[in-house]
Amino acid sequence: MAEPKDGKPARADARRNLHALLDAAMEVFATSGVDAPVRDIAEKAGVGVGTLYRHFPQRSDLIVAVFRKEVDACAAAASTLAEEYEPGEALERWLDRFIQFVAAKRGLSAALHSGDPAFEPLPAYLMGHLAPAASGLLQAAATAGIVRSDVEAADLLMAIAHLCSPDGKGGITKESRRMVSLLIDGIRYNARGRP
Amino acid sequence: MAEPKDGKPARADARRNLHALLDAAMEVFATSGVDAPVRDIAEKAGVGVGTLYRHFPQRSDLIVAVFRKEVDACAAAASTLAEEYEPGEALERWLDRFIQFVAAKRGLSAALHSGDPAFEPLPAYLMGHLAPAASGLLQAAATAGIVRSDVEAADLLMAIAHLCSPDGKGGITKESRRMVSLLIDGIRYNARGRP
DNA sequence: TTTAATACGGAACATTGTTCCGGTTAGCAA
DNA sequence: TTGCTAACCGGAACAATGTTCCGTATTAAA
Repeated sequence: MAEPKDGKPARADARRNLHALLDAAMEVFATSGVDAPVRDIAEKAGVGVGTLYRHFPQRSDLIVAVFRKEVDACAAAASTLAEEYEPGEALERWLDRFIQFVAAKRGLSAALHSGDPAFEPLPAYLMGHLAPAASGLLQAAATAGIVRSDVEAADLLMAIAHLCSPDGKGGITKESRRMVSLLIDGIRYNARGRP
Repeated sequence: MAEPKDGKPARADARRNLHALLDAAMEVFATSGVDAPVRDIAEKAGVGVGTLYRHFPQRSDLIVAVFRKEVDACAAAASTLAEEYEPGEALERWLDRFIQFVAAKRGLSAALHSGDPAFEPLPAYLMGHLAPAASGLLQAAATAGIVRSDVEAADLLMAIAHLCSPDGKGGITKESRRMVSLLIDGIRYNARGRP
């Protein structure tokens, strides 16, 4: 994306503005939801709307780019946490990270159900990138005898997403937290197999 | 709604336009989804946008009114069908009616998840009116020994709604139809209790 | 430094929700 | 029937927002 179709690298200002736009969009979406006006994003990035539209021909392209970037960051956090903490702690912290990610998507769930084909591949992208990350953490924790070994990463993520997203507004509700806690306790149950 | 706050009935033209607007909105929403421009609806009703906005101060008010009217019509169909057909046939036909209703709500599911407080009471309205209707048909069919008697109307409706709505576009998919068929076969299973 | 290619910015356009107001009409009374 | 008034109607005008366009500025290579 930082390079045009031919091998030539993009111009320095183009790269700089692309980054600024992504950062600004991430912040604005988190603050005002994905329905925020494009002008707000361009302004926060210190850039004209023309520039924004050259990098992201449609508003939805920007949303998709931010979504993917955040998914990637969440996936990357799995490796980091796995190195820094022991299996149980790493899994717990990463699930918390994932919950924050899902809960912060104000307005995105509506966009996903809007029928706009631009958003159609997003759920698959999320699963494709986060399920392996979660799977690694789950297996490590299972090997350490902290959680059961028969939990599918995709099922766990899907369940958490469903429990957290109905929230509607920005933050996560206490109710969602309780339900997710139950779920996580569930994967700890009988971790070492029945005697 | 056809009468102002005081007892006086609304003027004839006001009543006429209200009806025309509701009919036009129903048709346009079915054709172009709930995101259709207000102007289209006003034009199809043969009315100016000013008139539309006097009757429905916000676009969402019109959506809500149409939704409620359709729910009411669907609920009323239950009585009609119960009189015209024997229990099994009546239930089957009504469920088909309900499926059409759910599947035709193009874009409405997105609106429901949009966080707009105007749409918040709609799911409860739907359940409040359709669950009793479905319950009556179910009980009659159960008494006739055609379906099981341990099926909750609300569960059945919710399940059908979930199976049909993910569709996205206007019509209902073959996949949804198959899943719903399975579900309906499920309520027929072991209808007369186990021997 | 010069130059060509590329990117930039923001004014202008298109679409759509919403408001406003001068003209029209329904319903009532004489 | 005629006249009157409150209520209603239509659509122009306003505001917000996605998108396009093009003259100007910047980059990077010669």
